[in-house]
Amino acid sequence: MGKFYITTAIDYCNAEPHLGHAFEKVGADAIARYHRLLGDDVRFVTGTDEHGQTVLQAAQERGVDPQQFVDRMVEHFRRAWDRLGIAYDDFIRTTEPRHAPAVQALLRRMADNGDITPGVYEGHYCVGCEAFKQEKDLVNGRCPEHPGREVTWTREENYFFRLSRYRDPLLRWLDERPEFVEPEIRRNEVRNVLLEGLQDISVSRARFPWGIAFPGDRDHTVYVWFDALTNYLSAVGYPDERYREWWPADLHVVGKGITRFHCIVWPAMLLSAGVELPRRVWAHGYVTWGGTKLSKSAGVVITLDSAIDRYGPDPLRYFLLREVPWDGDGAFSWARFDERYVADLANDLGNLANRTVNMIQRYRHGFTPRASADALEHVAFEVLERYRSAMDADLLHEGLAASFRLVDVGNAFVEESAPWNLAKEPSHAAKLDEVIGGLARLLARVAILLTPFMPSKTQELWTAISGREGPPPDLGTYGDPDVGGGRVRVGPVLFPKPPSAA
RNA sequence: GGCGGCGUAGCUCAACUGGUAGAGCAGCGGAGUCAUAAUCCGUUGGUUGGGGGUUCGAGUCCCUCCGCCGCUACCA
Repeated sequence: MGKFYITTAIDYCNAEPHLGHAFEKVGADAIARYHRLLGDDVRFVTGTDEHGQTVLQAAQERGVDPQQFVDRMVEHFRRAWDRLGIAYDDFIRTTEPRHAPAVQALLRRMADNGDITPGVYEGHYCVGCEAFKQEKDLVNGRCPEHPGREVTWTREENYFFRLSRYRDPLLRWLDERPEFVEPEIRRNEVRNVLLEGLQDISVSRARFPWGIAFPGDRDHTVYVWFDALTNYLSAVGYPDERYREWWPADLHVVGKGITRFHCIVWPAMLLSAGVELPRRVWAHGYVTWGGTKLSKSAGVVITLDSAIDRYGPDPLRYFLLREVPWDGDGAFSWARFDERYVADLANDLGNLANRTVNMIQRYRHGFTPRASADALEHVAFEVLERYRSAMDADLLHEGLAASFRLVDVGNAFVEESAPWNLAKEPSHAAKLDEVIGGLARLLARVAILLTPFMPSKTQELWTAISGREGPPPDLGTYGDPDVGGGRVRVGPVLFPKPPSAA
């Protein structure tokens, strides 16, 4: 199988992670795990973006130096991802020693190519914020943060990247490889921006201390975007040649809000530096809350920890990826979360597992019968096909929907075959083996399919029905899952229902 | 303002190039007992945002109105 290098956006750590951050990590993790399930050699990288104005400000507000501040902040992210079972292979921080050399090397290559030139950046400047402001950021011509002060029109000498050069090459690239930007709506947006034309973009900041030293000019630091984007390379060892072991990235998972940086600026940087382009960028949508995007302000309304605490990490992973389409926005609400947890996880899946294990315990002294091809084979392969085509297209919510069809079929199958009646007649022993053995096979398949989404619960499920420790086997075993012969584990139910729903 | 998207049953969403409006959840009725009062079967429910047009026929195409939303580059 092939290699698969997948990244998420690195999070800007000026505040604690919220559901929106979690959605991206959980989705990327599911994709990474799916590829592991396929047998691919996967490298999954996430991390934090720790330089820049806003971080510095946040640190100053708390009266600590920025490095101390990010050191503390990054632990919140790591802890959150650990809680959620995000199985990253590497966690890159832009303040790590390994990162700056990559940024500087990349910029030198770009400069060697004649794409870095001195220039003047002009704009509104708010002294209170010590930051440039866009026209759209101003309210009545003043900075909303410091309405008592005039914004001034400021010029700053800094370095520019000749982004405009790359309009045509990027357009061509996009037209030849439509999969480069997905979903399609984002591709169209990127295409529009390109058609409108590109301006050169500044890549340095003068007199700004919290950043990477600009190569060749001690008075400048690297503009944060150039710093941050390069993490995808530094994480795999660039500029050392060993970066080629993983590069080019197979998939950058980012939020739709930063599409252009990843689909225009970043590839242009790489073209300039003579580095291969990533194969695909996926711009996911947002988790909304009451109709608005979840952001730092809305993060107060619902904390990530409270969402995890509700039912544990796996149900949250399930809910986010089932309810928020991977190619669009979707809403989070407690009511909806509860509904899906109870209906899908507790009633349908959890109860099917529970009743199956109980029947094996009761009718077969706890030993899972071996069954071969059974009545459910046909639909199992139908589901596999739908699952694979959804997952290969990164449509995670559809992959989940496909998987749960197996659960529905399983429950219907129990009713039709009524094992409790078969158990009354010794002459039906073979038939009974076939039925509950078939159910065990079906649940094993469900465990396999759902592994990317609920890594911990699927392991419990697999162990419960097969008696075997460890995670479910990979997709290659789907055709003939090895569940027979083991002793089932009759333990606590997989998804206990909250008292309120019981 | 410009470009783009959306508005389908109470809720979340389907419906390929126009051809008898579907699913899941919730609700209601029944069956059943292996199971987390779970499950299974059946069923109520929509003038597809409003109006007009093209067509034998439109949720699906065109026009218009109303209401949401996205992009419109140096914020990570």
